[in-house]
Amino acid sequence: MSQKIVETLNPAQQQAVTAAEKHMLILAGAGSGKTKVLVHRIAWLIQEQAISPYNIFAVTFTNKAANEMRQRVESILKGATSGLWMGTFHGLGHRILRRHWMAADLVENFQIIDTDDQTRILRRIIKSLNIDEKKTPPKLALWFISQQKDQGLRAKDVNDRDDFSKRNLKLIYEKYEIQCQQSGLVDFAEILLRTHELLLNNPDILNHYQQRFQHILVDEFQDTNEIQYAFIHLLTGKDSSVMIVGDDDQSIYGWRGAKVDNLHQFCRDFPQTQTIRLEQNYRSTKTILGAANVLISHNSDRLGKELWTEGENGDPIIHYTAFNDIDEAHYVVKQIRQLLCEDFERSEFAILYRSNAQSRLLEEALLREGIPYRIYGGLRFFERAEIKDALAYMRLMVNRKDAAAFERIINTPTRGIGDKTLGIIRTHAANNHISLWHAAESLVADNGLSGRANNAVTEFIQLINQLEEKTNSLPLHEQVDAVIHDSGLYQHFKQEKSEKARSRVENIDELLNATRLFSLDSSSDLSPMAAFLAQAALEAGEERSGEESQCVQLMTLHAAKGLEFPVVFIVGLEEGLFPSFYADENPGGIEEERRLCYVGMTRAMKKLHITQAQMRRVHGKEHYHRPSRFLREIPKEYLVTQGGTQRVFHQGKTSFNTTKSTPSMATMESNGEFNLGQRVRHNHFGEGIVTNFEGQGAHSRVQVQFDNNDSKWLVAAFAKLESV
DNA sequence: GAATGCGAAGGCAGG
DNA sequence: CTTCGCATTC
Repeated sequence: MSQKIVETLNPAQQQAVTAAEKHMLILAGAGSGKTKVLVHRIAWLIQEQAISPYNIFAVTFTNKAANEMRQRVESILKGATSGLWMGTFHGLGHRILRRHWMAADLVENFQIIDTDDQTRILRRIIKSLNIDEKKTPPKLALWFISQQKDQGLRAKDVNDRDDFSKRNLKLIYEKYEIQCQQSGLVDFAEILLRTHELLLNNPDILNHYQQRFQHILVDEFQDTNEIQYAFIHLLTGKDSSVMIVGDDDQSIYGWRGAKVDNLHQFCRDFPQTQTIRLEQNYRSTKTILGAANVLISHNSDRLGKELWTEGENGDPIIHYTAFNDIDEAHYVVKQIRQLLCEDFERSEFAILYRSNAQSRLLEEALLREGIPYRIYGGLRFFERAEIKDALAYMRLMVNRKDAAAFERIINTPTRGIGDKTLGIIRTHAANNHISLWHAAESLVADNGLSGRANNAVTEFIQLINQLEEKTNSLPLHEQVDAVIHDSGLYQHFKQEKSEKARSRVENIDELLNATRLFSLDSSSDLSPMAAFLAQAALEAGEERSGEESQCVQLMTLHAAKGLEFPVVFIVGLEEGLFPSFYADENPGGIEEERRLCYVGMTRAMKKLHITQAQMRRVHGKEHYHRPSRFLREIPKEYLVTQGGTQRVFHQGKTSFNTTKSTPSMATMESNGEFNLGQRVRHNHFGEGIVTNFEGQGAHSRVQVQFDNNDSKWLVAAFAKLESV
């Protein structure tokens, strides 16, 4: 039996799985079998060391990863793993908070809100404080509050004395804190902060968990933030062992508060830590790995690690220079077309981009060619408006004080309660320090509203009360069925004819399905509805599984972490896009972008294409970006370059890419007289490049971007453009 | 007929 | 997600 667990592992992996040291740091490179090590470690502890699953606590980055890992452990052990705590930081924190809600100063039926709910609440707060929404947009406040919480800071802890700009943010944070507390709402960052405070302030509770969790395992440690680190540090009792797994080269969530430094910090705080490196890669070709290794070597302060593989050299990486973003999309689709004729399946392709906005042109191109695709990580199921509407009804039924749910559905579908009425309710609630629900009730009772509004609000209150009364003894899916029908949500979407409305109805049906299948976690003592809501909130950010079949996959580079594909396209390698323009603003920004590029490259198993467009439309404006520095950092011997047009100038200064135009480009992007990207001179306006044209012959018009950055449409017959 | 609400039309874009 | 003209209710 003991052989079974370790026999499929390489020496470094074996060493990690069977390590007897107190604390372990596993530096696991991309594709080095990190998940395998964690799974086998847990199995080994249980089977070989006779550790009870009850004494193990394992944290992963996503719920999906946690489920997968649990299944793999179960399949090795051929048995249950009950008592084993495995999940995300948020999932595990939530579990603790539910158990100790009173000690955590929460209400029993507290609900979790997502960033969308947060933004709505914050928008209202900013308005009510008469703060300029232009200077302090809800997004900024949201970002600020999350950042404070990630650092363990409450509103009262924010020091605004030296920093005037923090003044308003602190005010907003204070009000937000109060409102969430009164409404029984907890945001994602709050889950972590609250859990940490709970353990910190209740020695008996802390002691219990420290005793219980003899073995703590943390995956993706490079992406932990301050509060998560503090949580692990606190949870580790003197008899506990911690194993952390991570890769400093794959830290890409610094903008979200993750601290790579936590890896270093760990070695300082847990002195008996032994480090093991997993450097053998089982995923990519020598070429891909070699290029990625050189790229990442441009970063400083690395823990040091160089991946190697026994695999073959494989094909060179193809670097394509497109004339513009449309051409880039064409190229990608053309390549996919070609490879599909060879031995590849659609699901073996991934197109990775830096920002979501880039997906549109790629989608259009795929659509034109009739290649099915799937966008990974767009709006997730539980984030969709119609689903959130239905859930908001359920939330209000569970907890009448839930202000976010109240605001969301009081007039969804429309029932004659508009801004004015809602405004009166809000004011009444604020003046009397009561919940919106309570305010609505009391206004109706005192006839504080106009006749029309009074009727509408009364009906709404009755609707929620009756729904709860009528369904509280029914099974969950019948409750939800009643909610979507009695609320009028189903009708509302059904009567609309658009494609959008149809998919909304489908989604609502899907929600019914989900509730029908929902089985209650045995350890939970929540009502089925409350348990379902909690799960929906915590897993909102993730995909429904099993849909990737036979589709080309599109996603951001961030979303690609942890995945692998035979063929990968990384598009948009341009300065200002990738690395992002925002990267310059914060220290280490460029290095994080470089790691992101490294993550992208190491997703590829067999073939890798990287593309760049000389001209790209961003927010409807034309931009001429220089090629990404990452392209220069990859040594020539790994690359084959393709595409590229005549010289294209950036504001008449820097010239780049003088490769000859490919035939396909010339025929595709030409009107017979001029080529896109061609350099021309106009008698009056000077020199520029052709960026667009329409029509043929005498009537054709040409768009020229002149070197002084003016762009003009010219009638070709009159403009007398000379090519340069 | 005034007040209020509805739905449509142009912005806006960081993962 | 705001701004606007039109519709609806009392």
